[in-house]
Amino acid sequence: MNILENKNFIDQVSIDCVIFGFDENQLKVLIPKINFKGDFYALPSGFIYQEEDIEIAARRILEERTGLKEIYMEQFKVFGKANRKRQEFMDELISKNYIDNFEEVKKNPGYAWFTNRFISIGYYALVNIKKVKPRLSAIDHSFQWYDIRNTPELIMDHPEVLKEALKALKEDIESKANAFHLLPEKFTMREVQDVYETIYEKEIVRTNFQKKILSLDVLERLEKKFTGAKNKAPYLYRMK
Amino acid sequence: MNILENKNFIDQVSIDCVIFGFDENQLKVLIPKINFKGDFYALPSGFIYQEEDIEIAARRILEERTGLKEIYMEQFKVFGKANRKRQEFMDELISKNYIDNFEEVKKNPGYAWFTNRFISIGYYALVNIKKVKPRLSAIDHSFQWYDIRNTPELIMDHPEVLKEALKALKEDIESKANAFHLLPEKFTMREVQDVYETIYEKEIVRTNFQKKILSLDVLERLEKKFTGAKNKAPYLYRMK
DNA sequence: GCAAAAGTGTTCATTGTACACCCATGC
DNA sequence: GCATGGGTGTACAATGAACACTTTTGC
Repeated sequence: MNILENKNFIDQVSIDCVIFGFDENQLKVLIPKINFKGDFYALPSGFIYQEEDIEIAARRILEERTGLKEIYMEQFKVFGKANRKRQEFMDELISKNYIDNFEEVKKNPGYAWFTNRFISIGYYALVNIKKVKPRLSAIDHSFQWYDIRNTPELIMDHPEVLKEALKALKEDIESKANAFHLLPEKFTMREVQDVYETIYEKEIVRTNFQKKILSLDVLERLEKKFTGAKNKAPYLYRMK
Repeated sequence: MNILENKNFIDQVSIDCVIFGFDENQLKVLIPKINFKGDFYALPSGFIYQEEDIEIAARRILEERTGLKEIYMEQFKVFGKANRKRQEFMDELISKNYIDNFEEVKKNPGYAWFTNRFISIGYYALVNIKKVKPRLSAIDHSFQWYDIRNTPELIMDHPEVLKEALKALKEDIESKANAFHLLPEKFTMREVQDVYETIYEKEIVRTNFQKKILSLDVLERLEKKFTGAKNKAPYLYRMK
């Protein structure tokens, strides 16, 4: 049972990642389904090696799932309730997957390690959804991009983690001007506006938005993008 | 050697606190000097009991030093470099305090526990400096409020922790409107302005400041405050 | 030409900044 | 009265919001 293998990790500390992407005019989040019977959905998580910076650990976990080495991420909150344990979740998982040797599995030293109280450091990442080369980690069965408002039921406190990540993203998008990381390298102003409108959940006046974004002075205007549509070709932009 | 006593704490995780106060028109930070030879100054820190929420742990640590039960605090950052260890600091401390039995002390199991790599969760607190009833924790020799720009040399990465706390405070003061926690329950507008001017490190036009703060709609105006000064008595305010 | 969407400019409202002015207080 | 600092109002500037207008593109 690989999931219980404790390598040279720090005990009782984990990293939970919320990976945001943007597609079909919607903010999406990447949610793996883990490779056990019972429809368990969990945010991408992992542990920290003894000799590893937590930031490096987060990048490692993110690369494992997305294949992306360069990834924009922000540490947003630590979750540290005393009752934050995998106990219930694991017992349900084991009962559905190891019917014959339920008690055996629980004697595995990894079980105690894994079901202990854990403090989790939350990171959110913003990725260009087209660049993600989905890779299944050892415990994943599959994964999928879900509309932010329509995710499957997540295990443990992961719904709260997701909620807090979204809250942090909303707060950061102005001050850190980081929404561009959700887009391809080159993008149109319309695409930027779609991202903002989705995150803010409201419509923005196009012409004012363009002026506001350009006044941030973080984009450079490139060639025009001829789409074949019967309208004026928009400019492409790139982050400076 | 109490400092090495490992009770029922979570391993490799600590909490570091930056306690801000305001006095003499200056932003101050409370820094204990620890009770060993060698002038070691360390931010108030502590560990998390197995059955304790991290937020409760932070409050406990803050109460230990300040005597305050109700305290405003914000989790601001996690410090998690792989080389984040007390090794060097402890070796220096031991060499200055246990000259005769240096090697003995190092064999204490607590030594290994304490000098291991630690991940630290940073909290900053805002307190009414007059209300703080200084209490020395087990390892403190004394402590003092220092001007934010004129602290003694701190151990380990505590200078960075302090710097990041200050950065977080600057970012939060607008959005969270939390500067009032640095003042007594009742305060004048002038005092609020002093806080802002100190944190922003620049002067603000008095009359505009007053209007801006009142427009936040978080204060209620109380009676006038007769100071004995030969000028108009200012109003007192209180947080709603 | 026409529809569609991009880009620019103009107007008006809101907010922010600078400062004048008046007010209460103690000597 | 007078100096001192508090409180309010006013004028101008900067920013933001709403919208008209022009431009480009494919049919």
